[in-house]
Amino acid sequence: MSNFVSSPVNPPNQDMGKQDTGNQNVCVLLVDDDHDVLGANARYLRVNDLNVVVADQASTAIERLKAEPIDVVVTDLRMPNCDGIEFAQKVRDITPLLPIVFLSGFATVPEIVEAMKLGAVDFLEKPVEPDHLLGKIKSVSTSFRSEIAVQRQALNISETTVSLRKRVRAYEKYVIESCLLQHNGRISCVLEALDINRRTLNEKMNRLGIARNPNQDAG
Amino acid sequence: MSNFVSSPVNPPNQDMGKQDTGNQNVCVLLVDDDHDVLGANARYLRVNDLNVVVADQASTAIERLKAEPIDVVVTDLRMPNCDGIEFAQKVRDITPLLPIVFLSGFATVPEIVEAMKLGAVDFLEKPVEPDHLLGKIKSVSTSFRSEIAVQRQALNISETTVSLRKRVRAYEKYVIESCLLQHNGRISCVLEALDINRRTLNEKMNRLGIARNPNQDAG
DNA sequence: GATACTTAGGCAAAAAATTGCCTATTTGGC
DNA sequence: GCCAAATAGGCAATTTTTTGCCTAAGTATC
Repeated sequence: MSNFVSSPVNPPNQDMGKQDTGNQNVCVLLVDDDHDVLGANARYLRVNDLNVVVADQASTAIERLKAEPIDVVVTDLRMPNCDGIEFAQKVRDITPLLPIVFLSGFATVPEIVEAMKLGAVDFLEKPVEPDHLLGKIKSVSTSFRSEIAVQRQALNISETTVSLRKRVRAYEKYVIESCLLQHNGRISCVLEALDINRRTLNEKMNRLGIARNPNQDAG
Repeated sequence: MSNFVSSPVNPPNQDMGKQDTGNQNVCVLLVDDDHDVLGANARYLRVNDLNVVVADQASTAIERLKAEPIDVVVTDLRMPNCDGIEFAQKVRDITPLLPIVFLSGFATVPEIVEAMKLGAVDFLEKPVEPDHLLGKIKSVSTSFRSEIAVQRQALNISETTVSLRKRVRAYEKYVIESCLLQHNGRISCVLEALDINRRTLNEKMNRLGIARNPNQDAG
C-alpha cells in the first residue's frame, strides 16, 4: 500500500548538519560526444564525491536517465547525432523538471533561448572550468535536491496514466513538503505560509503520507 | 495593491470570443529608451490593432504596468537607468507570470540566461523586424506561455504567501489547460489522458474558469 | 508539580466535489 | 429531415474534504 516512501522531509540519511561534501548523494548525468572533455569532467566531479553517469550520445543518455536516479543533467549543446535541444526535449518527456545545464562553445541567441525554454537551469560557455561546473551542479542540486524526488514523482508524466488526481495530489504533497522543509518542520509556520486550517493540514498530511519530522536543527 | 495575483497559468486576456484579428484585446507594454525605436514599433503594432502602452524608462513602465491590464511586456535589455533584467525583476514582483519579450542588439550569454530565468518568453535580436515582433506578441498572447517555464513557476515556492488552495487550483488549471492545448481542445482526449470523469472535467473547467474552444491551430 | 505552548487526533456537522442518469445543442453525413 | 458523435449541463445521490470543538500528549519553563 504505502508505495509512497520517499518523503523528502526526512530521508534517513539526509541531515542538514552533515558537513563533509554532501555531494555523494547527487547523481549527475554528463553528456558529451567529446570523450576527452567527458572523461575530464567526469573525473573531476567524481573526485569531488559526485555520483557521475556518462554518456557520449543522446540515445545512451536517455537510457541512463531512465535507469538511474539522475539529479542533474549536464549536456553539450552540439552533438553529432542529436543536438542538445532535441536531447533536452526527450529529457523533458521523461522528467519534466529535471535541471539541465548546457555547455557550449558557440551558441546562438535562439539556441540559448530554446534551451532555456526547455527548462535549462544554466548555460555555461565552453571551455568550462571544472570547478565552475562543480559549483553550478552543487548549487543546482542543493537548491533542488529536496524537491527533485517529489517533483519527479509529481510530474513524471512518462508511461503510466497521469490521472489528474494523482498529479494534483502529488503536487499538493510536494508543496506541503517543501514548505515544511523551508520552515524546518514548524507546523505553525506552514499553516501560516499556506494559509490553511490546522485540522485540514493534519488531514492532508495523513492522507498524503507526509511524515512529520521536526528536522529542527538549523544548519 | 498587489492583490492582483493573477492565475499563474492564464494570460489575463481570456476572451476567446472575438475573432477578427483578435488583436485588439491584447495590450502590450513597450519599453525602450530609444524614442525612435519605441515610436516605430508602437505605430506598427497599433496599426495591427494592438493596444499599445509605451514607456521610455523602467520606472514609468512599472507605473503603467500597475495601472493598465497589460498582457505582454516587450522591453529593451539595455537601458540607461535600469537595465532590462532589473526591470524584469520588478515586473515579476508585480505580475509573476506576465510574458516578457526582450529585445537586444548585443546580449551576452549570461544576460540571456538571466532574462530567460526571469521568465522571458523570448529574446529577439535588434533590429527586430516589426512583423516578427508582431508575430511573436500574437503567438505569446494567444497561446499559453512556454509550458516548462510556467510549470516551473507554478511549482516554485515563492516567498509570498500563496495559499495552498490557490496554488493547487492554479496547478490543476494549468494541467487541464495544457492537456487541452496538447489535444487541440478535444475534450474526449483530455478525458482519457487525465483519466477523469467527463462530468468532473466539465465541473472543474467551469469552476476554474477554463475556456473551451482553445485555438485549434497552433500559432 | 504547575503552566504555557505546540501539535495530534476523535467526532460530527457543514461544505464541496464526484459522478450516474437523462436531456439538449451542435455539427457533419446520408 | 434523420442519425450519429461530441459536448454541455440539470439534478440528485454519494463520497470526500473541510473545519470547529474538545481532549490529549510532549516539551520546556518556572
